[in-house]
Amino acid sequence: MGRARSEERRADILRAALEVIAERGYRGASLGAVAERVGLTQQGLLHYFPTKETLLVAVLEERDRWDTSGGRGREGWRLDLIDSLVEYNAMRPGIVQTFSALLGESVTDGHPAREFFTERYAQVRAEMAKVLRLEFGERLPGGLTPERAAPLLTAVMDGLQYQWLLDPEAVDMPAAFRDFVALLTGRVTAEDHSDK
Amino acid sequence: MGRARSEERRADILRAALEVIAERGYRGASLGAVAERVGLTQQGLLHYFPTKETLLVAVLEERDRWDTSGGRGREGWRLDLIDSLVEYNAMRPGIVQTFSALLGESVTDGHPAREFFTERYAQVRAEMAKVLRLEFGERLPGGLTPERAAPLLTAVMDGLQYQWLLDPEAVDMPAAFRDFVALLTGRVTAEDHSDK
DNA sequence: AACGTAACCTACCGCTCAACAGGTAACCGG
DNA sequence: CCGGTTACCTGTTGAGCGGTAGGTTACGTT
Repeated sequence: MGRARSEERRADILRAALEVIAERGYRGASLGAVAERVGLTQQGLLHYFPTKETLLVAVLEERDRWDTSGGRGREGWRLDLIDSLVEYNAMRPGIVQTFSALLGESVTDGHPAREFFTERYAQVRAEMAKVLRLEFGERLPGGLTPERAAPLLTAVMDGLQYQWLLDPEAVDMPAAFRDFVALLTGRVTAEDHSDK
Repeated sequence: MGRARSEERRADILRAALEVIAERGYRGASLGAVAERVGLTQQGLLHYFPTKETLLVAVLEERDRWDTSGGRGREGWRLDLIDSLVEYNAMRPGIVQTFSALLGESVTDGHPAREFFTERYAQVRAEMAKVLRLEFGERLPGGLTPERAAPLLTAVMDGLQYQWLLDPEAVDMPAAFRDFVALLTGRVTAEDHSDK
């Protein structure tokens, strides 16, 4: 079962890399720090991932696998699932931090995650538009077309994450996101959360 | 007028630092690269800013000065000015890129810009809420209170910037932002941009 | 004209980092 | 039981980094 042990190690490394990237970003993360966290030397780590970039790519791919399997069936996401995704994220600050840090870095020149995020956004926007169209048709109650609403939905998710990461007390991320969805879908928000 | 020449140099350095940070992020930016861009050695640069961090702080402070003077009078922003700010940003990809990269990095542990962004967001949210209250009172047409709308407004701005930086063709940032404002303020959006 | 200070420079240091080279020990299939 | 592959290790290298030390030049002031 050397095979199994190897796969396990790889998974451990990816988990450690996720942590270190959350703490220091990709550029700030050192292979040594990741290796140490799984009880390897830096060179031992390079046995599994021959370069730093391949390690990053593997982290990205794992995330991709994760959230293309987690919440959609073959009919894609449902709107309430998007909602609960935000709640899920609110309980996983580590993961959110990793990908927020990577997203920020990725806009710099020649960053290895740039293509990943670019394609990912295109995908996510398309997926969101599909969900919205399925649920509301060509016009959402708020008046927008699915294609116009999709980038906003995405933007709100990301933007809220940054505010929340910087100051979790200051922003109730899931509640704020629900506010936005209510706005989009025309549900009048009469409910009163304690407006801090 | 050695004084003036010195201030000019400082300004040049800050401009160069802004560029380099946009291209490589703060962690990826080297003092040498900044220095080279203004025709100095790295040590010559250190004469003006004794550490890398003081340089970053100076960049941040300049930005702060810039946008606390640019668009507000003593009564603060107006909603339409926020709108035109987005349009202004759309013409300044360099600056947007710098601050998007920094924002992303700032969520990592012990980043020197973290406090800056945390405070800045608190400020911006408060300012936004104030503007909204001034214009709409306790309830926006969309149904939200100013305090609930403010984080969303901020989130949309930031989130759209990332999508736009990664793929300017894919997102019409000012138009998308106007869509959102329309949603917030209950103006029905009948206008049809070409929904590519 | 003398002096002090601002504006640089050269030289250097210690550190960290990703990656390469080459070895060794355990394990696994035949 | 043997031969190769897998899973690591030690050793090293070369580049780049931020920062220090200390010098030199030029200019502004008195």
